[in-house]
Amino acid sequence: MAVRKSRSRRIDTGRYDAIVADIRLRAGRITEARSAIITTLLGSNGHVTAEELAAQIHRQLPDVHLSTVYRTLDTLEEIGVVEHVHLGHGRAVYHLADEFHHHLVCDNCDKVVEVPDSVFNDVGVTLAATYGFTIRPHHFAVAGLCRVCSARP
Amino acid sequence: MAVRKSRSRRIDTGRYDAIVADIRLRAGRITEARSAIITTLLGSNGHVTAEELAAQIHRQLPDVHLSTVYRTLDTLEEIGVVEHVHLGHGRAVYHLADEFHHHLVCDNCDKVVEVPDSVFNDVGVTLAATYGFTIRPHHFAVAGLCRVCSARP
DNA sequence: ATCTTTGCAAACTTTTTGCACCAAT
DNA sequence: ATTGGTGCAAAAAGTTTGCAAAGAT
Repeated sequence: MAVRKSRSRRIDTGRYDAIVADIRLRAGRITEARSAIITTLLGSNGHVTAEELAAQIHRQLPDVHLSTVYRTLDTLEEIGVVEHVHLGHGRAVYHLADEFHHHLVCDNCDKVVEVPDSVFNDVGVTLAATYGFTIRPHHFAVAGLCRVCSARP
Repeated sequence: MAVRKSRSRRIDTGRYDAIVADIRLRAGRITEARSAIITTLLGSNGHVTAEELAAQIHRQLPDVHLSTVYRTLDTLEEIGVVEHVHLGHGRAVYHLADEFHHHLVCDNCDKVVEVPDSVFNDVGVTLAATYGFTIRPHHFAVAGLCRVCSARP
């Protein structure tokens, strides 16, 4: 796997290039802001809010505006490169659309647990059969209590 | 079941009285606004947003403020009379805490399907066993596509 | 040269909060 | 007479939008 040293973090050049190519092909131009957003997304493995992303980027490019981050994330979502999940109340987090998983969020401590798609297969089948409803629990997290908070409420 | 004609809707006097008694006992005073909120909740069987509730109430009491509706719903939730569910993005809906069910919301047409608790029993057990996570899907709806929107995307 | 994309400020939506006043007990 | 509840206005949080200017192609 091709990896290059970029600033202080190792970035997967191959994936970066693939995303850039995808944008050029289907979503317009590559700008400094967009480039930084992709790099930061690749560097921060996991889930980030738009604001966290902006804060990271501001260390190098202080003028990249939060609204640009939102717009770029929208664009990347349109071409299927990123996805966002609502963990609860206000917060939405973004991540690369590589691995499909669902999110469990602790009502109490906000901890996020990632679980594989397959866990919801059976309910999915039941709900489809009984109600004709196709669940897509990607977009909204499932709430509950994590191991620690389950133990002592 | 004791039912009385109140304005134009039949209200379950027994439940109304029970809630009022509960408030007097555990959550303070009965005011015109609170009384109207309870009556309206009882009258609108199903899920209502705070704003819908306020709009209904305004037909009789135009001065009841939206913030009072929110505060009263909070109070009622604290004593377990009301629950609220986030159906998605901004909207939260409130309902009386009598029947436990979960909510499936269509990503596409916003239709809400109510399903019994039991549907999630098996995933619940699996997730508890595997991740120690106790799901409580009451508070946030599960997203997906309803029968109609599943058919033609 | 064109026409996207950006930065900024301002709007937006839903809910919360501070405060002086009113009203239920 | 208390003091809890209310109306109002304003804040808060997260996201979107209109616009003129900057920049990628």
